[in-house]
Amino acid sequence: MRKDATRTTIREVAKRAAVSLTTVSRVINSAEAVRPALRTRVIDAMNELGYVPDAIAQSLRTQSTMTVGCIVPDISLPAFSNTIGAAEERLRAAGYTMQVMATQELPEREIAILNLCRRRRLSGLITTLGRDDDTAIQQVLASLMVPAVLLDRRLPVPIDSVCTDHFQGALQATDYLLQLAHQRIALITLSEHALPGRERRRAFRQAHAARGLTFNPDWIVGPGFETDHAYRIAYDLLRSHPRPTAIMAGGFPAIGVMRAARSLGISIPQDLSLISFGDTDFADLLAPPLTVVRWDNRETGKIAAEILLSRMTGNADDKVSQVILPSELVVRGSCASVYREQPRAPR
Amino acid sequence: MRKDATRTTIREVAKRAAVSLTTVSRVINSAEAVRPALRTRVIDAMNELGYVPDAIAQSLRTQSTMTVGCIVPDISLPAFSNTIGAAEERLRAAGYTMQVMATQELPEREIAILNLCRRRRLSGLITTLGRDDDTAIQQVLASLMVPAVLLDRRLPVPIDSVCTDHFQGALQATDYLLQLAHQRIALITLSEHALPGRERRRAFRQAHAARGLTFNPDWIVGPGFETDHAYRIAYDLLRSHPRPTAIMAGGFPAIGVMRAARSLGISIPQDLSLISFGDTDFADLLAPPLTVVRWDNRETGKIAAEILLSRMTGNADDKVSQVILPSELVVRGSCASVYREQPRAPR
DNA sequence: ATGAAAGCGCTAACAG
DNA sequence: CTGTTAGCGCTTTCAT
Repeated sequence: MRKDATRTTIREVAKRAAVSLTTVSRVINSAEAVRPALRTRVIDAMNELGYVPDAIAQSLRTQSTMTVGCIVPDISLPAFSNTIGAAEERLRAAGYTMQVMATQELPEREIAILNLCRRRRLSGLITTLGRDDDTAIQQVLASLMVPAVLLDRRLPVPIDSVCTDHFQGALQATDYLLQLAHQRIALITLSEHALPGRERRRAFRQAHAARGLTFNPDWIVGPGFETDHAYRIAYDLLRSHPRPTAIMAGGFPAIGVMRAARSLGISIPQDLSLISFGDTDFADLLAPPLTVVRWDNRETGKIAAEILLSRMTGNADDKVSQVILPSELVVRGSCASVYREQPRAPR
Repeated sequence: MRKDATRTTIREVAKRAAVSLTTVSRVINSAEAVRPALRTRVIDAMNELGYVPDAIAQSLRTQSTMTVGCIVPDISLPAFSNTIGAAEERLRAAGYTMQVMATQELPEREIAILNLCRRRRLSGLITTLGRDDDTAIQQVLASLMVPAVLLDRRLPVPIDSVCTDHFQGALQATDYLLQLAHQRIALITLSEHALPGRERRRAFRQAHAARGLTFNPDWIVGPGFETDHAYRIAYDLLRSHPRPTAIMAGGFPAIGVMRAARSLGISIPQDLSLISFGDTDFADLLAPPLTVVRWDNRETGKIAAEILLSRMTGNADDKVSQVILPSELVVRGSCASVYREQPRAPR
């Protein structure tokens, strides 16, 4: 289990099978023709010696690592781990290996990681950057000379991407709340430096505008992936006066909002309606069952892998793919009409 | 963004800086002394040419890939994604890159993946096998000649591992239920081919034995990571007669149990007590708040990385590390004393 | 159908 | 302190 005691090389196999290196190489790559007798002799030799081809040497020679990098803000977050899991499955089936690296949304780490990918000669990249309006990173990405597909980000350079239609989902959600007569809605989402944050804001504005309603711009807040951060934001929001009657927030943040409401004695949905961006396995078992905007992260990962695969295997130079996956409102029990609030004393 | 147009090599840098390859190599690895004048000349040349060292070539030469593989049943599961995330963070800080691969608990895939790791000359491995009593896999693992640390598995061969003390947690949980006077407890957990499943069973038996109580062996069921599978198991269990008054189940499975109970009109905790193995961010917001056995997956990942790191950097050949992390019962609201059930009509 | 030879890009003795 | 030389393990023309 310890140090590498020099492994068997193709050379020893060749010697043992009494053939040339070339022949051994041929049976490894089983493409070109080798006389059956020789082939079995070589295979036997490989087995007897426990030979395993050295992928590093192969990569150096062929200039192909068969490895793709997956760069995300945080591997642990369900949204990303689902995407990664699905992508890995698809890529593995095609013979690729996946490397993962977390950026924590830090631009300097993103650049460092992108450069590392370059050094390692990865065959392709699947990546969710922290923001899509950072030109420094765009340049590094472009200089990579390797196919890449972006997740939920849109860059001004021609690059494949697969995004969720966060606009649609947020629009449905806002409309739904507006239909329930909410007039004071808060939106907690990602920063506007990234597509989802921008799209949700846009939907939020548009839904209000379509009804000639206004909203408090201070109630659009971001960024935040984290439960705790959202807790504080929601806590403050809910103590303002007048306070929001409805909040829309990202998946984990929504948990934070629930907690904030609970600790302030504000009950959902009676006193506060809540919609989460992002569904989970247990959302229907929460108290109350959470109304959410749902989309499919695994599908995202699978399609991203698919696109990357076709680029890497040369079907490239087709035009840029910009896949957009749907999202939809799933009504459960965390929203109520604001009229139910009337009988209560204000404040 | 397209095909690799031959990259700048150390040779061109050397030419441009009018020094030898060796000198360039020296400044890259900045270890040995190079006259400052030369060094800056080389660095300038590298910048002008946009030179990036080729990690593949370096690896071939140095026999070190600075890459560790992480093998788990399913990347998407929170338990694993948290472990992976924490390990990646620690490894990255030390200059290593992480590759991930999912086995789906299929032995043949595990072997295939292990062999792939060998081909790729990974520097180290962090792995959760499907079972720890499969000799074929043990052999492959041993023949890897690379440091490895096992997660929640114990093999008869001397190999580092970091495990959670599932025995302790399950013991506390069972005791707690027994104190609440439950006499018909079901246990849904991993198969006994893996340490956690074995430990929980052992704790279950011991807790009963300590009180001179017996249990229905048919009510110890496994395996199952999945919500849906657990749903069916729980559904059947809850329709048996007499049915269990309490169930202990893995994290996702517990969700399945809740759903099964709900669809049968059995309310928790009044009619059924439930304990989940594994805590989550939202467990306190469920209806009812879930009583769980808690442990820290991120800590597991971090420590595994730490151990691996010390092995890889040669502080090896110390004796085998077998870290055991604690787990504990966190009482919330999903369990009740069985006496509360008395007034109800049987069946 | 098979083999000999020339590297892929880099590092590490070994001289100077 | 710097350069020359010999490979790491494999694939790939180019002959035979």
